[in-house]
Amino acid sequence: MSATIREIGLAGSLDVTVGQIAKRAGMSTALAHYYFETKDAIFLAAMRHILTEFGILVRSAIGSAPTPAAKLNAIIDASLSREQFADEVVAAWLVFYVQAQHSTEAARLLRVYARRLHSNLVANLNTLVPRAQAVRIAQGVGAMIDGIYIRQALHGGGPDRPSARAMVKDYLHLSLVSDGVTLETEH
Amino acid sequence: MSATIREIGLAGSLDVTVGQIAKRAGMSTALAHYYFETKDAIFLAAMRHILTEFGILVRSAIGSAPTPAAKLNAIIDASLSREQFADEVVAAWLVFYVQAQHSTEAARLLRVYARRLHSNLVANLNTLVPRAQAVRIAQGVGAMIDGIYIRQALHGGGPDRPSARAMVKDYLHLSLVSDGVTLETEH
Amino acid sequence: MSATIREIGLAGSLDVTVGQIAKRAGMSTALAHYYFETKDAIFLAAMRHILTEFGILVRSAIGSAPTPAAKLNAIIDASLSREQFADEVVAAWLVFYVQAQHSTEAARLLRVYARRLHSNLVANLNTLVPRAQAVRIAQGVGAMIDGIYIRQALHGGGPDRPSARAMVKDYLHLSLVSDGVTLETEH
Amino acid sequence: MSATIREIGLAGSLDVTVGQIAKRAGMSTALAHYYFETKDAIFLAAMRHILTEFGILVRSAIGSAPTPAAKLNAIIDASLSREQFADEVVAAWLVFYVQAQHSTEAARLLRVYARRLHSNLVANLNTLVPRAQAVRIAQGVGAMIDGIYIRQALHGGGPDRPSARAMVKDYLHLSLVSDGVTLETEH
DNA sequence: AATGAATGAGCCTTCATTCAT
DNA sequence: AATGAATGAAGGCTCATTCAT
Repeated sequence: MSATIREIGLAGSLDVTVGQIAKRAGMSTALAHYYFETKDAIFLAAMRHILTEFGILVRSAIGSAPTPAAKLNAIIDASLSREQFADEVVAAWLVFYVQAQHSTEAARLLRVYARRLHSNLVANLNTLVPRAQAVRIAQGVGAMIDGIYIRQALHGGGPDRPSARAMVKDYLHLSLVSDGVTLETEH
Repeated sequence: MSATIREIGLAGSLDVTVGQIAKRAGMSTALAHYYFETKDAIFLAAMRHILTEFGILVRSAIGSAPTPAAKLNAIIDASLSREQFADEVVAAWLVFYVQAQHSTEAARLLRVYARRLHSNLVANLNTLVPRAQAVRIAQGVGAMIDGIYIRQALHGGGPDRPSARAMVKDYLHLSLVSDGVTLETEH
Repeated sequence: MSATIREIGLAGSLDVTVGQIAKRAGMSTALAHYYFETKDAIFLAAMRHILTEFGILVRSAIGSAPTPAAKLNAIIDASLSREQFADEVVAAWLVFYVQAQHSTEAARLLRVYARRLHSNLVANLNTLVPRAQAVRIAQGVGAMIDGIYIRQALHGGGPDRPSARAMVKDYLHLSLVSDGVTLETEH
Repeated sequence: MSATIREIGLAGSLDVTVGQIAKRAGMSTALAHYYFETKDAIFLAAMRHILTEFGILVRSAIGSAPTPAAKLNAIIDASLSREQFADEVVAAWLVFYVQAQHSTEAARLLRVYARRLHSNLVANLNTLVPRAQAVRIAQGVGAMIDGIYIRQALHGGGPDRPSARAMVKDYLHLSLVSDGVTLETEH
């Protein structure tokens, strides 16, 4: 049920009708309302779905990486994974950002995501550099990832996925090195 | 006339009614259509307005900076200027990104903006490092700026404006230094 | 549902609002669109309804008439029956003619009606006179019927129904007689 | 000024905008209103224009015909003249009939036309047959003319102009002959 | 005489939402 | 659980009409 919701992104806009969503999910409009009560709820469910999937991805990526440095790379890779780069997902994110302008719940969800990414980065960075630096670097990395992401929505502006990953990692490593960390580069 | 268009951003969503816009501009709905023909045209006019203003800002910033390094800093400062950081402007950008998912003209405008920022960066970077590096760094800087920008839409996620500027400049300088450029740091 | 559509004619103009139609049919505007998709479709449905009813009327009239001469009279009677002479129906026809100026589908429907009337007349006339004459007479009779019909829209210009019927039949018989056919007059 | 008004018929519907009419007449909407006060007035002016032209045509046709029989033929010819058969004129008539459903003035104008045609026919017929017959025949001829006319609006249903004229004249002569009049046939 | 600018009113259409089944 | 039918509320857009110039 929730899987089909992701299709919202396909329309890439808030104009998506409950009817369209329902049809794509193979159910009637009435049933969609029976499940979700309200249109905003459908959007929020879709957000939660994408966020949850992303959370799982990141967690498993972190889990299977041995060292903090590897974990950092894993986080970046997960953030710029093929699934997250899919057109519909990017479009959906965009919509969520707009939605967050109105809906406090949407804003909360988006902040939860941002905070989680941030604290994941900080936690691992903090094993290599002091907390203040860790925070700063984490902010930079996070911003860059989001920037790459939003540029993806333009279909032609941003770098391809491998370059994007390399770019963020370069930045990360550069920052670490400038803070005195020596680490074996591995993309 | 065009000044009032910016007010679109205040609503921060595609849900903005032509009626709302018209009222805020102190005119009737009919008159708004008399001038702009269609709602999409109103949005595009607003985009052009913001883009134009931003273009002027950047151009003048570049013009009054003496060295390439200073020009680069100026571009960053302009991109993260108070005007561009205003809530309504950020919200409007967001809306434009969504709009670009449908409207080819909106997408075109957005790409024009991105390309302009990119070539401004590259042109100045290329005086310091080889073109390939210049392009790479420009992409990184551009992505970071956009990322900071979009995070601003969350009202609380991103860094404040001074930190943001510093962050991007740090990244820029780091990149240049790592490519062998020596330059007097000046934020 | 389709019965209520005829009410369009009551307004007697293209100015009829979907809202008016819907209200007269005892439903909401939205429901009217739910069924007919578009306003033009409502008009076309009304046309089809009237045309179908008329078709049934003519067919049954022809069926229950024994001889070709009787069938011809039956066609005339049916074309000028009370139902077809009702103010709203006449008004609706008028509207359809106007509509046909734009809508190819409306024009098509109207031509189908004209062709059917024509071929019904020709088929029966051809049993009495050669085809060339049959065609000519059919055209004359058809034109006269339509003329009587349109004059009815003026509320006071044309003849009353019985006179109208007599007039067309007179013309028919006159034409036949002049072509050498002898037939027992029966109105 | 009034000549350009005829262009209304080009649109062939009541949907014609005052703006369209004005533009076609080479003036601004505001000026059109300055002249005609209201949209209905524009339509009425157009009706009067067409009716007047037609009146002149008929009057001169009657005037230059020597005998009553010739005058009758002349009336028919005038009624089915090339000018009256022009697409825009036919379309305009149609619109007027619809308009007459609402506007009493439009209805009045249309009835004036009908009455004038009728009395012209009757006057001349009455020189050949008793008044009762004259009235009857006049009604038939009038109806047939209007019928041919309206069929013209379908672009493809009705007979061409020469056949149409012949058809009405045939009917006229047939009627006269059957009432005992002997006359030299001349189309 | 002529027009650009301005508007109130209204119409078609869409849509989220509900309800009876 | 599921849906067709139904609706109130809006929204974009058009248009006849007016007004200031």
